[in-house]
Amino acid sequence: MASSSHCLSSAAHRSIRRTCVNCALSELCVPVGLDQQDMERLDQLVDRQQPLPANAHLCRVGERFSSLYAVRSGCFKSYRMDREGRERVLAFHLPGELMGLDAIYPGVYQSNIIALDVGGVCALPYNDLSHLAAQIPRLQEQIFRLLSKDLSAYAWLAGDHSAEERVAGFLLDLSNRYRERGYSDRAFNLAMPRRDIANYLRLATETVSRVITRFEREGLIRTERREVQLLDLDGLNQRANYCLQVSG
Amino acid sequence: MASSSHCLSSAAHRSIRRTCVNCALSELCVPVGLDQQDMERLDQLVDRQQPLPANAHLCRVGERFSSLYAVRSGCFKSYRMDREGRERVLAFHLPGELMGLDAIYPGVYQSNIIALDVGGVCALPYNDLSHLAAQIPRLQEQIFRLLSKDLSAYAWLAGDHSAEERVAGFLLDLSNRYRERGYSDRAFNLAMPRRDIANYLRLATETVSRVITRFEREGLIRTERREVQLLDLDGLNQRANYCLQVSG
DNA sequence: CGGTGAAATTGACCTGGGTCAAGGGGGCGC
DNA sequence: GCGCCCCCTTGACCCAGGTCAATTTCACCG
Repeated sequence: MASSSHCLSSAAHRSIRRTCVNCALSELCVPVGLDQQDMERLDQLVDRQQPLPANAHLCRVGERFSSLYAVRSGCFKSYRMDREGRERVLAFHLPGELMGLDAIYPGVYQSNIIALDVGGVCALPYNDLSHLAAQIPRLQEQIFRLLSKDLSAYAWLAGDHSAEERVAGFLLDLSNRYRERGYSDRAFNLAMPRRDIANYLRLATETVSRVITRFEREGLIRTERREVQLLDLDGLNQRANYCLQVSG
Repeated sequence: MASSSHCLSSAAHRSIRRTCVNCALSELCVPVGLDQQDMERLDQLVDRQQPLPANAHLCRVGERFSSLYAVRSGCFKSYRMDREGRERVLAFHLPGELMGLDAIYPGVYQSNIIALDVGGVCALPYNDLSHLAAQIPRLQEQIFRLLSKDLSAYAWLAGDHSAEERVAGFLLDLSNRYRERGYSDRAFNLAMPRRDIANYLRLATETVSRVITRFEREGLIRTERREVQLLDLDGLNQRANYCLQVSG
């Protein structure tokens, strides 16, 4: 560990301070729709943490809940262990997304959250945040909306979809989320190994691999290890069999 | 349909007005922990609706979101249809629970909600509620917590559990929720047919029936049509294989 | 009190996807 | 550059749970 005073002083010397105001993700993250003045109030409570190396844990099940975390860069995975010690992936988190929302109710983290590659987060101390939310209606509203959005995501995951529907739905979900972030929705690379995708979709790794191969043979997608191209979005949508698309 | 003016006048003649203050469910519902003064402010925005007959819809997918609904009596079911027109049950709602939370994000109801038997609800106009929440920190906090709690419920449903784990988990979940409401956690009756239970658990009706029969043979439970007795809670917990119990 | 229809159970059989096992690569440290 | 290890893919087989069909039970109703 480097001495903290050294870290602090080097951070202080940077000419451009990282703030919500100049953060490219502010339109996705908590401060959506806030004016500059409110953003500055939010800024003051945000704790911009040191980048985490790949496979480092941000928090673990059972730890006292203190902060929500916003992804600044990289990709994170939240998961639990079942009684037999098997991992259960609950979600992947892209930049601009808020993690730890399920810990609010019990006051204790309900998931382990781990960085899939090197990644940065902003910690939002929950007490301060909810206090501020009471003063800034748009902030309160945004937190309600983010919680509600997660409900819909879980509702999809909880549906009884076939393996094809799951894999197609997963790819389309990522595609949508990358588009929202200004990246290509047709070509992106998967931050996570097949094993994690399979676990998240409640399938075996082999099944995911087989479905991907099938989609490739049928010209729906093209893959090269973690690189994915979606060649036929309509075709994938057919396979995903969504019953309801949530409008932006 | 009876004329509404007649209904209104008969309601007005009641000597004891229904309010949150005298509602037995106030410790479960939104006003948990509010003082009398705040409860009265909440009272003013609550719209206590006429009881719904069995199988009547409270709201439907795609309708503009305006209110959250709190269950006052009876049992409700929320569900969607998939593209092939098959029903997908998402949740059952007992008295004191809040429905419609997943509609906040998109501003449009995401589920159909139907009364399983005759049931009453309070409508909470969302705009008024969130406005009030900004003024009453404990109310805001409670809404955050209720949303967060639903996340955990969906996370369980989304796990890949065996049929036995699902049925055991379902019975224990109901048991806990009945206990919280002051009813017996050992003997209760199911408001919903097996078909709905099976659909909710993403199983076939026949599978639910078989698992229930097995649990009965093994002395874990006793059933008589919709009546259920849980004879061995520990045994059921074994079968449910929870990885994490959410504390109160 | 018998008739009717939905709900529940039970049995026989089938299949989607899990499990087990055996290769291929590709990245990375030495 | 070489070897090691992990990731991914593919094939063969199996089983939990779905599907189909028959039967029983009960609530309701004339």
